[in-house]
Amino acid sequence: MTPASAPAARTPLNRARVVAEALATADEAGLESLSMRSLADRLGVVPMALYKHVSNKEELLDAMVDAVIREIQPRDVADDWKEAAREQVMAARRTMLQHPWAWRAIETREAPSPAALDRMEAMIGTLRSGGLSAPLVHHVMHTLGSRLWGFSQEVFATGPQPTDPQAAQEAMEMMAARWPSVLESAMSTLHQQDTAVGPGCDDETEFTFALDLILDAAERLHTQGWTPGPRSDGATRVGAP
Amino acid sequence: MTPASAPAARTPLNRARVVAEALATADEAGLESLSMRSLADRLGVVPMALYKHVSNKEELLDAMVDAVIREIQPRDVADDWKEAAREQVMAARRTMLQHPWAWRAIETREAPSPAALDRMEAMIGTLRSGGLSAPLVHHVMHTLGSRLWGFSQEVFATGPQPTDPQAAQEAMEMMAARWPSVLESAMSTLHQQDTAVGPGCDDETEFTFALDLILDAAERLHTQGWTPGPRSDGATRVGAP
DNA sequence: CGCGAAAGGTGTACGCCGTACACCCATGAC
DNA sequence: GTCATGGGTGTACGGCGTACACCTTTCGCG
Repeated sequence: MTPASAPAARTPLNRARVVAEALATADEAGLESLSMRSLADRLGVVPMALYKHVSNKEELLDAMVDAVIREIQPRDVADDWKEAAREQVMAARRTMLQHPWAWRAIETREAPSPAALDRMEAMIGTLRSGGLSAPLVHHVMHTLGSRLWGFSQEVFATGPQPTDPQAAQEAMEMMAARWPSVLESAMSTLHQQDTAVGPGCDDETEFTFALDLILDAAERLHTQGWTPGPRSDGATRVGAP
Repeated sequence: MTPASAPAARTPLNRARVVAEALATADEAGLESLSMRSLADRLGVVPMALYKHVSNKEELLDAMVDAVIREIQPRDVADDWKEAAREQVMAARRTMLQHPWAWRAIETREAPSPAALDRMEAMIGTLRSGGLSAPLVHHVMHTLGSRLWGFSQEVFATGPQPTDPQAAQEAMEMMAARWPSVLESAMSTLHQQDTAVGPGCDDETEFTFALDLILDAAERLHTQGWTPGPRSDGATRVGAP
């Protein structure tokens, strides 16, 4: 059989195609439905073929995370360091919103990939060029934590509310009886008239609130000439306002 | 054979023992080595026996998380709301340090358990009784995020350094070449003389820095009479200092 | 006292998963 | 023309969670 008559002489696999298809699978069906077997199926190939291009699933996840982090593209903004830092984090958030599975994958990586280090280099550079001292920058990076990567790590996402209105009513009454403050707090942002669409609080608002709070605090410490205190007192307290 | 001569008439399984042994396994060997089969082995029982006490592994994890959260026992402290809130978070941190696997389990829960709601109720109550408005408290809780539960969610933990001094030297030089600011930032806290034991930065210091920064910022916003802004401007900016 | 139901432990089996290992085939260098 | 090498294949193993049918022990109740 000549190659021409062969069934559409398929383009050979390569690492880039494997990673790209893995990304597409995760985007479409979630990370939990990405298995070496399903990915091989999708590529029209036998599972073991993948191992000629990635050494194991962990390495595939490394590559996926690397690719996602590389997608983060901050816009050029004013030379104000705080605005620049904010934009970098918001750019990360834009990317993460497009890959809802990404934060789970990122969290399980053991070491930062080169792309991650590039991102950190840019962020740290921005803060340093704003005049913040190296130790302060170090602390601020830790304080940002996962927010640096655009996800706020809400520990208990408020799951889907019961659709049955009566069940919802009963759940509400139970909350009111046992956890009144939690309920009040949850409702407090719902009562604003110009709220975001849908129930629950506005993720965007919460994210930017926290981000701005941290950046503003950093700026304040910087202008006040903060220096790291000795550790013998047990903690480096920020100090009363 | 009479029961007395039977091989040590074993105490029957119950849910509490299953959960307790699961906790012990995770504490000793890590969460990844907790399987229904290994847990059954440890209890001297066949795997399916566990399913008479927990309906599946997810529910077992729910119970484990619930138990850990119940261990959080804040000390009584001064009536200053900030100090009280700080102690609650530090108590959570104390507990989490004793169960290094717990944060991974907590993160994968879908809804807050009753114990978690109790914890949140206490924290929110503390903040509210300090006079903070309900919307401010809501935002502060989101800003705390996973820190409320005592873990700071460092995304890329700096893995173990190479033990070979020459390899370490080379890694250092590579960092210096490609990621000088990252390196400088990492080193900035190492150079303090009275540093914590071991290499890397002091987790405790970073944690308390971030916590105090957030609580101080909350206090400042409160005393300044912060109120939620309209959302039409895209974000509820905290406002310049 | 006897019996029947329930509670709790067992054995087998299924369908997933990641991946080790041996194999084979096409390509291209010499 | 030979032969190494890169890349796809087939089979198989050991692990996982858990469905389902089964058996035993216990205990309430007539």
